[in-house]
Amino acid sequence: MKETIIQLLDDAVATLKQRGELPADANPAIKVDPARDKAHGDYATNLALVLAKPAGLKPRELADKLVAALPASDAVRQVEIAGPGFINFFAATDAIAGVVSAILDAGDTFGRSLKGAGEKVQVEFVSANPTGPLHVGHGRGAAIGDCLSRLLEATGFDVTSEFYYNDAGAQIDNLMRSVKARVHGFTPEDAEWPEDGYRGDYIADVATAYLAGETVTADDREVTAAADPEDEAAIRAFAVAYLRREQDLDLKAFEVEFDVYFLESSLYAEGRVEETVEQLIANGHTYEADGALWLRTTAFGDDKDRVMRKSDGSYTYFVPDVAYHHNKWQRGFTRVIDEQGADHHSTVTRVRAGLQALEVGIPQGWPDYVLHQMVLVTRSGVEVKLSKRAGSYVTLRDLIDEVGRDATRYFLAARRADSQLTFDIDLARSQTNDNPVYYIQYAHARVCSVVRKAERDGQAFDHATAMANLERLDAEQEKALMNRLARYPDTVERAAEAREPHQIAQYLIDLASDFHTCYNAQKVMVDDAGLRNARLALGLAARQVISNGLALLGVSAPEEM
RNA sequence: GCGCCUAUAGCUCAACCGGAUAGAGCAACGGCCUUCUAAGCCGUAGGUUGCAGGUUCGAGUCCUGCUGGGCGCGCCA
Repeated sequence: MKETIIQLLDDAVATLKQRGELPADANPAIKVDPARDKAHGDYATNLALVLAKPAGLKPRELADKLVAALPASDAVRQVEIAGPGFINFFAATDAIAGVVSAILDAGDTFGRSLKGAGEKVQVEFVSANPTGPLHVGHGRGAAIGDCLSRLLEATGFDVTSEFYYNDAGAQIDNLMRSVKARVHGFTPEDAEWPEDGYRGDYIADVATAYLAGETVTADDREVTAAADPEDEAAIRAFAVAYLRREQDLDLKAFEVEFDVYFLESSLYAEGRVEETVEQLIANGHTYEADGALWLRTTAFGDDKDRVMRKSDGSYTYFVPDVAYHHNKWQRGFTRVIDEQGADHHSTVTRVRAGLQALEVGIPQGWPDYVLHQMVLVTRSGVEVKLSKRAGSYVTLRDLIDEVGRDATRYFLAARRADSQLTFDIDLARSQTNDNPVYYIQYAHARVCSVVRKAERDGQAFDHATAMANLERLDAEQEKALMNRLARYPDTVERAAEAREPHQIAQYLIDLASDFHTCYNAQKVMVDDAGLRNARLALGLAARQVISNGLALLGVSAPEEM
């Protein structure tokens, strides 16, 4: 319908150009938006406002000319000029209802597009180091990153999801010392406990498993504990594998899967870190000072230069970061989105600067970043800070166990990444209309229930009858619902383009609301078979779109509640 | 001090790359189940979009300054 109106306007503009009433070089991107207010019809355009200046006319005068030049169309019932010069379109009912058959034909492909044209995109997210269970912040990253992956996949990109982790640095050394202390029977209260050691109970679990000689599998590697209390390399390898497996279980409980797990150590093993350093030196962007090797990142927009090689000879994390991103580029990812906590935002300029300094043709501003703000968890209005196992933070698993996967995913993805998020455990747990997850799922279950009743009553949905009666869906509530359904493909595209999963969550609330309104206003199971089937078709279309949208969020669509 | 993010109804949040009278949900108040799931619907009330300027036909949205909040400012990651 929207495309039809754009076409009509396009013709009208061409006509006015021929007549010389519009300058020939006026080529506006014609924007047609769904009307906000139903008094404004179904769709509206600001075209006359945009073109008024180049045309040298008052907006309303130009709107008059545009409307007069519109080709006739069965799809449009009425056209009005309103306000400062908006052109409002009232669509014919059957033109609006066309979306219902389109949805039923497309099924779970409705809303998908080929816009990405198979371009390779990588989404990197979570990327937690294997030093403990995932926390709520990782959960937010997982919800956003996973939904982004699904959105990009749905819009025709070739998506790779990737999890990067540091398996060898100073933090891992700390992990090893912590586990070793536990292996020797020390607790965080003892004087022997390592400084800044990881104090959570899970460290004791790792130590126990290590001493028991357990075997763990993670990232396609198998590690068997040596059980030797003094073998630091063995403790390190086992602890990393153990905690990676723990995180995999967290992710599995959250239904998030990654295509690739990328180890920082592989960058060293394959010589990529050395290569990167040599390249940067060769390009003349480095200098020695205070016994360290520096990169002149200020030449690429950073506010200060950065150390690459410390005076002790080891590299800062920044160097493998650059090497890693160079590797992404070499793998053919013309688009990369890094989803991270905003507490890491200082790496953005730094990594981009390092990549520019490599001078290998990577565009400025590559890669993209989606940074999410902090998550605050509350229960009974009070901040929750600790978990039993992790000690110092709320784990993702705690949340999933307590409020369920669907609600956790929804709440963590439903808000703009930019906004600080308060995760209200009481609200997420509530099985009432306070809870948007249930509100949306309930709409889906309600349609299923009606369909079941239709079948029970021997009045199962008849597609042909429904299609022949779609124009009878002319109640205000039905038209509002159909217009909402028609917006779904645009919503998916916009959400993907803006990298904003929360738009899907928001859309689904609006859709569910329109559906519930309709459901209460118009009884589906009426005697009139034509009307009944048309309404069933509308319900099925709504169910389909709810299901498609929830799938993008990774939230289930139950048939009964 | 500098950088990034942010400020919208009592609360939690939207507002479609600048559009018409800023919208939902919760909380408050009043209605709706002998009819398909009341986990629902309808209605009432609730706002100087932090403050002050600017840009323009038009600003919650863009620009500048100020104020409050969050995060960051390591030869940590």
